[in-house]
Amino acid sequence: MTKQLPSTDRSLPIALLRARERVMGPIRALLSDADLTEQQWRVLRVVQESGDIDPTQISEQACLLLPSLTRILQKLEDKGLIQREKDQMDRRRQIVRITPAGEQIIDDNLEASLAVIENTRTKMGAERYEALLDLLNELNRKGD
Amino acid sequence: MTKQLPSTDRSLPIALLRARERVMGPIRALLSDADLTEQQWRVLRVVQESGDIDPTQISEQACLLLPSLTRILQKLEDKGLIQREKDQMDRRRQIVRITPAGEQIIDDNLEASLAVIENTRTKMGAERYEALLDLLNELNRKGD
DNA sequence: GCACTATGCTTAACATGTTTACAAAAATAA
DNA sequence: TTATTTTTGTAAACATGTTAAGCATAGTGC
Repeated sequence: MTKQLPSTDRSLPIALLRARERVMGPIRALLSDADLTEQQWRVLRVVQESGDIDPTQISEQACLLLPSLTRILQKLEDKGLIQREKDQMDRRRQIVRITPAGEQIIDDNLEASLAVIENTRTKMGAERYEALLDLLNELNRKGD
Repeated sequence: MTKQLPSTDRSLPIALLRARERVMGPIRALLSDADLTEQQWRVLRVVQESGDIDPTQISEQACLLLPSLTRILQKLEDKGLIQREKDQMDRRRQIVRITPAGEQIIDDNLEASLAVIENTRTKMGAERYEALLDLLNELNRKGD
């Protein structure tokens, strides 16, 4: 061998990118049958789990910036998967709700989606998987 | 408290997204002074470290799909930070090289960029940081 | 009430992510 | 050699990421 590879395997940014692709790739494949993107799916799940919720809270839980979320909510509304209405108390705010069609999409895809994650967990081993989650959460808490 | 939050802190996809933002946010801030995006910086560093290299290899090391890389290379070339030439042996391939101006950008920003990572490492503790990298690399190796 | 600031969300502009299609060159099979 | 397949990179189309600006409503101090 004539040349040493750059140590991309010790780069945290690169490792995070690869991990994201490894985890989400199979889920993206599943969702493409339902004509949903990974982000649309994330938003739909947050709305389903949280019931009535406003965009600011969705953006925090789904880890999306508001400009992205604005577009995604418009598309989900166009598809009839969510509803939006103005908050009568504070007319700047919106209240987002899932529709029956949205619930149906969740029903149709949740199990397979969870299976993908569970598969990852099994392959890594539950203990290592939990340790990874703990370390990531620790990193994410630093310097609140 | 009236309602239980969805357990986004036990979601691996969300944890990976938050970690990426936590790690790259400060680096993005640094690079904006140099009018470089985080991806352009990643590509520039790979080219600098690997010397003559072709786009396919860059895409693997920088964790970018080729269509994204095509646009990034065009912009870096427009900025005069890299050069490209056709490979005479295999005329499908290109050879990418960093320019003196590109080297200068690296010189001007590498130290601060490494300091950001080192800061993260220190805050987490070296052992936990290495453990995190190991677990991510293990995840990324599963099912080659 | 009025000016000022803060909040919630949208729009715009540009860069990247992702998929599909495509073009050119190279490798392979026949 | 010719036809077929594979490899390398680009183009196009649509979705999201990111930053900055804008707009309407709320809150605050006076």
